[in-house]
Amino acid sequence: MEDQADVEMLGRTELFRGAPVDLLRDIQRAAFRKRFSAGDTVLQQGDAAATVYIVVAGRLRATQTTLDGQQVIIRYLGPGEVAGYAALAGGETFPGAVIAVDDCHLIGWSATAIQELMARHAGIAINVVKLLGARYLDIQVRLRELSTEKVERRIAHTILRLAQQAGRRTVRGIEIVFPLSRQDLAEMSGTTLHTVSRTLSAWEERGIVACGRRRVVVAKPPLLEAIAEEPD
Amino acid sequence: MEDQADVEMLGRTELFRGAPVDLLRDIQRAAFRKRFSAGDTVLQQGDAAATVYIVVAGRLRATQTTLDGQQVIIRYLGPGEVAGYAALAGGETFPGAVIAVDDCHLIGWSATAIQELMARHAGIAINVVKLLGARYLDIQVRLRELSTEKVERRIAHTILRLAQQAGRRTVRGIEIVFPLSRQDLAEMSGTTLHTVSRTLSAWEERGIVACGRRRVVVAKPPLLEAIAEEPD
DNA sequence: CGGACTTTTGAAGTAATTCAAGGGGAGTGG
DNA sequence: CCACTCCCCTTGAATTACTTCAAAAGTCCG
Repeated sequence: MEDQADVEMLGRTELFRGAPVDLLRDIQRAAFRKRFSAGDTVLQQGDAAATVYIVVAGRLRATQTTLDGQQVIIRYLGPGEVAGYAALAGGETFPGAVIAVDDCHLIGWSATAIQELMARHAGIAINVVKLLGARYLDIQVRLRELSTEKVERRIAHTILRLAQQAGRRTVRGIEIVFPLSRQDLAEMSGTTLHTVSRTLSAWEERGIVACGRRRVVVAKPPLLEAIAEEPD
Repeated sequence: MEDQADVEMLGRTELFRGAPVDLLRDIQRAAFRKRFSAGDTVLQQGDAAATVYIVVAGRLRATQTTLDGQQVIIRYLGPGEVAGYAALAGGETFPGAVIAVDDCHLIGWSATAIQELMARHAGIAINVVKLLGARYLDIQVRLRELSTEKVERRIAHTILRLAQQAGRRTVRGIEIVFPLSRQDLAEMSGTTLHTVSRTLSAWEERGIVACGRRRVVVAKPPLLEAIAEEPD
């Protein structure tokens, strides 16, 4: 019966949405479960792209690191989302790493299993197309922001995006549900932790956000949106 | 017989690679041809995502423009490449514009026709997955460069990438085959035309590149690569 | 040959990084 | 339970890479 719950969960993911139940059962049987603790590496940059995961619970961070150790956060992944696109798209190796931010529970498949699945069921391949299309859209927007906006606006956009995809309504405002350091925000916004810290302090003074150690709460979303949209 | 040539051409594109000949013929029959002159808008940002094109000849530029008129160049598209991903991925509207840089010859399909094709032939859907995966990889790398590198390196990377995908070997070096202004390079590198101009002038002095009005030739690729890789 | 566009170059200004130092919380181990 | 240590965060001051402002010189095209 836990399997039954799994099947239902799979049917709601972006990857397997719309698949008939008996197919979902086959998919579920071909999968393996895996748990990771906060800080563990789920996929290593440069490793052979041999596995695809779906997040069941917890939060992952997809990063890319340069030769000289500088890191960029590509995105955070929450429940229902897919880690390891390279394995879907037939890439040789993973272009970035995926790290567990929380304790995580994942379900995984081999790249070959998923690719066979796509070849046999166009519907699943189309789900992958949609999912990649959505990611591409996202990242295109971030590229534009990074190119054209000043730091404060970029940080505002970054936080608003995170609040959107991983925000919980509380009495104090919208809280981002996973631990998020100034350094993390810097690596998403293309700046330094110092600038993020200064910016958040200024916002805190204006009551727009409330922050703690690796915690961010957006107290006044409209004001933050205003900052995100105001011209440079 | 022109149709026959078309069918062969289609079989070599990233979108229809591997499709059987009779399917290619059907695809070809469902297509329409269209020509654009340099400067024409092929797809308008915000319009309904109702068309997909393949470039037969010429060069396109995919851009994204902000409310306040600032523009970013997402990528250039050459023969065999696909314009209008949004229509493939089931997006509502085009997130950016596509402009003809040259005089262009395109082949197009309606979004519904292509989506039906993907649903009926998993192989084509998988081609789309690969193509989007490759784009995603590309843009991820650019995001990282934009976040972590200084302007000179970014410009170097931009030019090297263009030389790679649209370079022609000549006695003077690798020439980028389409007209490319300082402004264009700025919009790809996340800087201003002034900085690009200064940087190219400096490189020209060292014999690394040779430039003209909307022309760029990489005279010494190894030196440019060295600049692209040197730490900040 | 006029006019529009592209490019160059200098000078001034500034946003953000880098450098530097210290403070504070959370967890660990005695 | 307290002290110790490791992170994480903050804040000032100095520096700089890049933009912005401004003006002029080329270059192409009709």
